[in-house]
Amino acid sequence: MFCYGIYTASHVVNRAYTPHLTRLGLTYPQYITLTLLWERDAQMVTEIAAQLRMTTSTLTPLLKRLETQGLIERCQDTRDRRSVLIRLSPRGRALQNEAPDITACMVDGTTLDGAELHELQRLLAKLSDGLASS
Amino acid sequence: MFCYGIYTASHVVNRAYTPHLTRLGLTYPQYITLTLLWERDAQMVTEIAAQLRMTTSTLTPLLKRLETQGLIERCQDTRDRRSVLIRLSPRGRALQNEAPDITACMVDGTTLDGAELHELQRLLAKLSDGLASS
DNA sequence: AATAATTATATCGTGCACGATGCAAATCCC
DNA sequence: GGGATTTGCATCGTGCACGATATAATTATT
Repeated sequence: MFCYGIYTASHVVNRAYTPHLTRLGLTYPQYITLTLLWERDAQMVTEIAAQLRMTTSTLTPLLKRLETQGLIERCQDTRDRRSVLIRLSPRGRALQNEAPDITACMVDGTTLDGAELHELQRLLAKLSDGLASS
Repeated sequence: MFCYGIYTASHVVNRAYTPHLTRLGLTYPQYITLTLLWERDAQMVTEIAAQLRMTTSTLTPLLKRLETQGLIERCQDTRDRRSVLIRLSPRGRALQNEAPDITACMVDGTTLDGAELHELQRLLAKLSDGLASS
């Protein structure tokens, strides 16, 4: 029953983040999306979706809500008018300052040490790659 | 960014199970719920929710759909008339025969060996317990 | 150049997941 | 025994996640 652990852990993580994020007016998936833009700004919807292993039909309304909050902007790509480039607004970028505290708080809550966290990441990545390609 | 791995792995697992489950007319959360009843029949809604770390507001409509499919039955507990006991129907119990094949297929797809799977389970359980109590 | 196939994104319908709220039954406390 | 509190479950509104479908722009083919 390996599915059970991931299923419940995912919900527990979501619920642990939520109180910190609601202070910022964010949901957990919205926060994860912003972290990708903090890493690299001005991405296509498809690029973001691929990193999250999600479909654009999930991402489009989520991005619309981030845009309504004034955290991102949607610009047409002049080279390919089909594409929509997602860019951080100044407010969206400023929110990055809050991230380290939240991450530290979460890592602390896991009660896992550095080696365990690293091993967990490795196992999850291997599992995801394996299942996604099978 | 430990949150990212769990977030995406959870979706990958869900998506890997889905084609096997749609053949049975089930969704992934419905399947997980049934596995708990295969382990132990006649459970309260709250008991099931606690094992899944979910709220009853999520479980109630899910159970209603399982009932509509004729896989479970809802009986009043004579001792405590607030409680609703969830019981497997014959059809719901018969579905258990399909489970081993699906599990084997999934475990195979992860490309993790027995020791890695066991370690993953341990780490996820420790993380869940830590975060849930912090 | 005209048509066909592909790609990027959006829209719609279903189902999960949560918090807030409501209600009835049980329990507590006096 | 009787009122306050707790417990078990349901309902409602919001947001995520998916597949199916639609539309427009690009690219490939003839």
